[in-house]
Amino acid sequence: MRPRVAPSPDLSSSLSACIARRGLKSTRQRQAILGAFLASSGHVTVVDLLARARAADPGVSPATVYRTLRLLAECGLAKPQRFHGSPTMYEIVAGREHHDHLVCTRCGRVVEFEDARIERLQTAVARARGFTVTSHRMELYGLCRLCRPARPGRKAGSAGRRSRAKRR
Amino acid sequence: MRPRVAPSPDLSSSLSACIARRGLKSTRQRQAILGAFLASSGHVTVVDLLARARAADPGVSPATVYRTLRLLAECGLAKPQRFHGSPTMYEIVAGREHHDHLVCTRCGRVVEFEDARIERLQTAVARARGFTVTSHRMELYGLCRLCRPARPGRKAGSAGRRSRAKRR
DNA sequence: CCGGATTTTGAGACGCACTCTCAACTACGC
DNA sequence: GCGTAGTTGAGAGTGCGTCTCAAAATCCGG
Repeated sequence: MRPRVAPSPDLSSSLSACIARRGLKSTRQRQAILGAFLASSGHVTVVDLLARARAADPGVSPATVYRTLRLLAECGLAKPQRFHGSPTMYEIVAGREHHDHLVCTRCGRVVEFEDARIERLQTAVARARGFTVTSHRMELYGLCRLCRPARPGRKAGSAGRRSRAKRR
Repeated sequence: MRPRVAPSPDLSSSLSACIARRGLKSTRQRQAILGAFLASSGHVTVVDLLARARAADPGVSPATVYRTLRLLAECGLAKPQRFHGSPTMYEIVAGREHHDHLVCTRCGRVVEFEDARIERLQTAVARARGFTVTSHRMELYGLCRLCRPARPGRKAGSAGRRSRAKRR
């Protein structure tokens, strides 16, 4: 529907804009956290992000990461995702379309997908039940290509088994 | 696919069976909690269930409700559902088919649905991405018939606005 | 019906993820 | 530079759930 906007290089200005609009201030910590967030693969936990932000600025506290992430969410730059059995992950939102997730239950890999047919069916099903849908969540859990136990003595590609939720 | 089995009146025997099989014991508290659970509408929180169980047996502690719910889940009688923004709800599983949920963001009502077309598409989409799906979760959030703000001066049916997550 | 091994229970400590409180600090307009 | 208002870090607090442990209940053989 909407034209796909490429993940632009100046998302930080979106934050600046949002910060300015709300009379907030730009700080060292917020810069570090935003930088770390945007440099991530798209799905980070608070713990991940704290480590990354501290690489840029050692004086960043967990509380500030939580606060900044909430701020990013309010500015429409980040979106919290609570996947089954792992702490909340935040994904980069700006300029990206709605999508759902495939989650590998073994290595923790997250793959995004979007399927208009499913969305249409969801709306139709809801309407048939008298509901007006405002949002939804859909997560498919299973094994990704590399983790699938095809051969007993698996040697799943070059990457091997990745430690879950730690990939970058 | 499978013939739909009506919520049978002897689910408690399933628990007894599971308890016996595992060398566990049948206690007053477990009876009370199971009874309260089966008498529920199908989606209860721990708090709800504790209150209901205490009606039958005042000496039931929260810890035991948690433990028994876990036991029920292991026996395949209950299934935890974590909906957005509310504590974990447990639903009755035995003899019921897989389904997904419609959740009213206003009154907390939960409606179940099942749609084979969506399921098929999910599998197909996953396969196209190299995933073998083992489970999924899909929740559609929105307003139910009674909560939909059709007319500004809503008088949404006979029930009016229900307190969330308290309906039975 | 009893005794005793074993499970279960309740109460509270604990764990985790996250938010709040508050004094010290910092950004930013003037 | 100055002052004010927003921000920070540390730690306390909260919500939800699990764990610990001593006391209690179950249930088995006899």
